[in-house]
Amino acid sequence: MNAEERDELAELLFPDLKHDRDYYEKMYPERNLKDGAMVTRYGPSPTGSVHLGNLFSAFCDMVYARQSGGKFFLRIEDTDQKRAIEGGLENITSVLKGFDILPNEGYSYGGDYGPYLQSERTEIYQTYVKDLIKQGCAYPCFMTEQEIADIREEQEINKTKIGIYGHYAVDRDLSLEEVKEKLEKKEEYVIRLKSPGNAKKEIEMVDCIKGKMKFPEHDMDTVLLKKDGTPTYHFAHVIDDHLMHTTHVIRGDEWVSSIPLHIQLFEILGFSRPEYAHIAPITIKDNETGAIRKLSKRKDPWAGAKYYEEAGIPIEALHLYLATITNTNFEEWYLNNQEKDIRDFTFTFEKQAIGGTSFDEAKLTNLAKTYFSRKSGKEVYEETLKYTEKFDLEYHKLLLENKEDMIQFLNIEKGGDRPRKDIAKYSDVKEEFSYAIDSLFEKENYKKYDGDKIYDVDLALDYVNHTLDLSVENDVWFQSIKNFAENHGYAASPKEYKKNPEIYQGHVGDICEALRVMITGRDKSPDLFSIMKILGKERIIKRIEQYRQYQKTR
RNA sequence: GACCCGUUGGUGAAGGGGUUUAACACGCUGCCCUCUCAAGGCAGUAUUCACGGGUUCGAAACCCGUACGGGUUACCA
Repeated sequence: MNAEERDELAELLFPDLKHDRDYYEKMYPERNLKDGAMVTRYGPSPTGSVHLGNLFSAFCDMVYARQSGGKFFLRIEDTDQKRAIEGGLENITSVLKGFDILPNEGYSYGGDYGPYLQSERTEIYQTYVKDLIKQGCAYPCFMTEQEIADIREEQEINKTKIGIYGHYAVDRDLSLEEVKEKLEKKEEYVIRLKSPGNAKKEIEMVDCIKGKMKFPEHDMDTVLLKKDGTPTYHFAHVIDDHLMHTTHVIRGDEWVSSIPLHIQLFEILGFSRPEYAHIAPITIKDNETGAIRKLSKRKDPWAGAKYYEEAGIPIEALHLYLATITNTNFEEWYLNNQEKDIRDFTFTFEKQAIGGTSFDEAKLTNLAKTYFSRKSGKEVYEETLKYTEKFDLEYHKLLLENKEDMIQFLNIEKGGDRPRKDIAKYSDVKEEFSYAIDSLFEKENYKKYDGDKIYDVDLALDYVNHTLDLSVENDVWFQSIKNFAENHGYAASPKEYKKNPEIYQGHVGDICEALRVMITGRDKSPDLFSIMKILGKERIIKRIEQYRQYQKTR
């Protein structure tokens, strides 16, 4: 086909396009940002629920744009309507909001480079394809699925590269007449790239994370426009990231093998190309098989974004975890700069892992515990309140009714250099502080205590009624309970008891244990005296009496 | 099959020719502190960096093979 014929073909295929390339080039001018500002984008497709990997990728986008004074936008890649799921779109935006990963532009955020829904940009893609046809860089291909499958089979048998290229691209050099004929017969077609590449030649590119990579040149006639006129990911990526002036394409490394195609498309279209940063997937070592695999929503509860919300893992803890897997030196920095914020850290691609990152649940848990340990009782109370409002209304009500007590309980052993680390998620509060709310304690009372010891109720009552003074400091209290122990045939310390176990009935620890079980229904708890102080004598005695009843039932 | 990428303890990893008897963190184990738990303190947890060969006075680091793992090879993204 000569130039005239190609023009005719282009008009024949796309008669109704209102604008030309120049129109769009002018419509989306260069961004006015300072030097070094990065423009990143998160491009999810609304085909399922959001998982950790998506969050990770969006987190990277956000962090790099933010620290460089650039822009991070959200573009919905919904070019495959077949795979779209109900509510997928709303889910993406609400999850991003919920996890505090906030784009400053894009779908549902507005901006000058929209529409940010690829399904609304069809005309734009077609305009560029039309131009490509005029230039002889793309052509309509009428091959049927069956024909393509046959070629594939042949290629498999011959052990040659699979795909439509070279002499397999039979429609590449169709004459205008032949195309017209097929169009008349209403044969369906796609638009393919007429790849100018030669697979014997090598191209080299530098990925921001993976470094230098070499590939054979792309020589496949890849589909640009599907038969329904919508673009494939590849084409949409190149057009959109050019028009939206993305500077850094941060995406999962399942895309690295498409790099030669994408580079070729940028060249053919005459666009300067963005930098690429391919991030490693989050993997996990399978407990059963020991094999390394991608996170699976079915097997790994942490894989789905919903889990964090439902279990009540603080967003900040998740951000810290994402930061530690984003940059390998973040963790150490944070350890030495505990008072600082993630925003104070400068992320670099050089410090990003090249291979897969294995999900480390224990580390996340530790991060979350540390998070809670630094919060005051009041803060924990308020955040837990928010969580329960959504996920445990019954407990939420109880929290509201017992506000003052709860804040005090949550504040035990807080504020010092060595704060407690016993809560990892909001849903732990109910269980960890089961003794804090009277009505809950009465209902649950000693169900959680699984020891078989029988404690001396009268001794406990004697202690509470005649010795216990709740107005003193902790060390004074402890001295007094030691005295009480000695007066009743118990050793004042476990050490002494161990020296001569035969002359004692037990030691202070045993008395404390008895009180602890009667008062809290468990044999482990935060500082006993602090708990008793908050409860007050009356409630303590009530619980001891309750224990007496419980004991009779055993 | 082809093409890419990767492989350092239980985990995340540092380190890119001699300063490494392999940092740091999490986990685990033991001891200490101690009324229990948590926290904290101390110690232990890879004599060796997938394997084989090469380069070198010297290799976890550089080169070549092999194995294993991952990704791609769609009119899915």
